[in-house]
Amino acid sequence: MAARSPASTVPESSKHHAYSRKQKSLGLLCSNFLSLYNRDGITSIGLDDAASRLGVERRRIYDIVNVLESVGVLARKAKNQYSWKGFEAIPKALQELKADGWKDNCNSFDGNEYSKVSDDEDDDTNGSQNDKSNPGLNPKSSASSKTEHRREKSLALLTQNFVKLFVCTNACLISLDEASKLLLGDAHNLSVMRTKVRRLYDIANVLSSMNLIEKTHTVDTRKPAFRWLGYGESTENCGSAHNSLTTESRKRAFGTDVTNINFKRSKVDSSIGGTLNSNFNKQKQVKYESFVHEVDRSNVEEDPKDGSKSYQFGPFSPVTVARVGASEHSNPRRFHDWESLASAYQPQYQNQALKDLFSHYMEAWKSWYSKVAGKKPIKIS
DNA sequence: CCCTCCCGCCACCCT
DNA sequence: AGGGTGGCGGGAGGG
Repeated sequence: MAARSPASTVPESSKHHAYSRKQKSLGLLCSNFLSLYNRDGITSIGLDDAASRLGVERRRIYDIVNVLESVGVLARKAKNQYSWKGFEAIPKALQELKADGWKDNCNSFDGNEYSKVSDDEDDDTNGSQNDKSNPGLNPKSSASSKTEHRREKSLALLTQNFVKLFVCTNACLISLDEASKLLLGDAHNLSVMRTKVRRLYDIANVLSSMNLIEKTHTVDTRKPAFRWLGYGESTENCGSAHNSLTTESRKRAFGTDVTNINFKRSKVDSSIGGTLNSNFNKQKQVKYESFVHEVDRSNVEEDPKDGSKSYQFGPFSPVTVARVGASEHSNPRRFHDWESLASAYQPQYQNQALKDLFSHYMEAWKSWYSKVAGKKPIKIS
């Protein structure tokens, strides 16, 4: 493997400083990735390019790219090539995940392990060729069980399922272990569980760098949890906490120093002078527990003029997000979608835990829905 | 000590 | 065969 890449790329002081985990986090890397590509003119992204510009190994780029693709921000174009869809694509992707979530909890025929989650929410209006395998009929579908097995445990799938948890259930807050139990089947094996939890952390880190979720902890217990922040508009006010305080405090410092270059984790640490450069502002993770309110959205008063529509993704400087947000304001329509979906599909979760959780949230949702929509709750089950 | 989660080996897919 | 992908889990940093 030859030598490590020369440190020639390091801009300032070449000395290696103390190893800091935070500076190498997936979340930060993702932020950098986003600020690097979320600008006009960007259409396609080369993984090699990204890796070198961000100063990380390819492997890390895969992690990011996989979750970004899961929420629609990116789409795979070809080997080593992704196309940038932007944050505008998130709402649609989430919508699809939502519909998807209901659907595949319906056709989970036989007692199979995990419901297969349909591929992805792929492209949109733009009808590019985009071959990929034919979605519908495919010859020996079962023969590819090998591949499918792999896919089954992919970061991408896990991400989608994780998101579905919020989106399909209207849950605002889900604790880490709740999520892991639901997503990883019942904790059969401890080590398997551990591995999966690691993945959950990975996912959560990138999702939170996009501000789709936020890390917190449950009110009662101090257990770690994730709060859904959603994509702004009509997100059922989970933490419609996109306001003053949250907005800025959550900002990550990025754009300034692009990189997670150098400083590998290692015991070798020739003394470090004082503190290292301070490009990295230490933004503390926000923790407004005051917002922590459980699912219960019964106190929603259907605020009509909320300023949430002006929400912008990520802590990016407004200039770079130019047209973002201008394209979507499909506010009310999702209600009917929900109604029809709800009555059309009877959600059937495999494991009891998921079922319980679901019905619990469903109750809350129904009352909320009836209030907001001004009609009697639809009957489910 | 336990929780987070970075790192990179190496099994798997594609060409 | 060769290179791109990405599961996986050891083990180190952080609280």
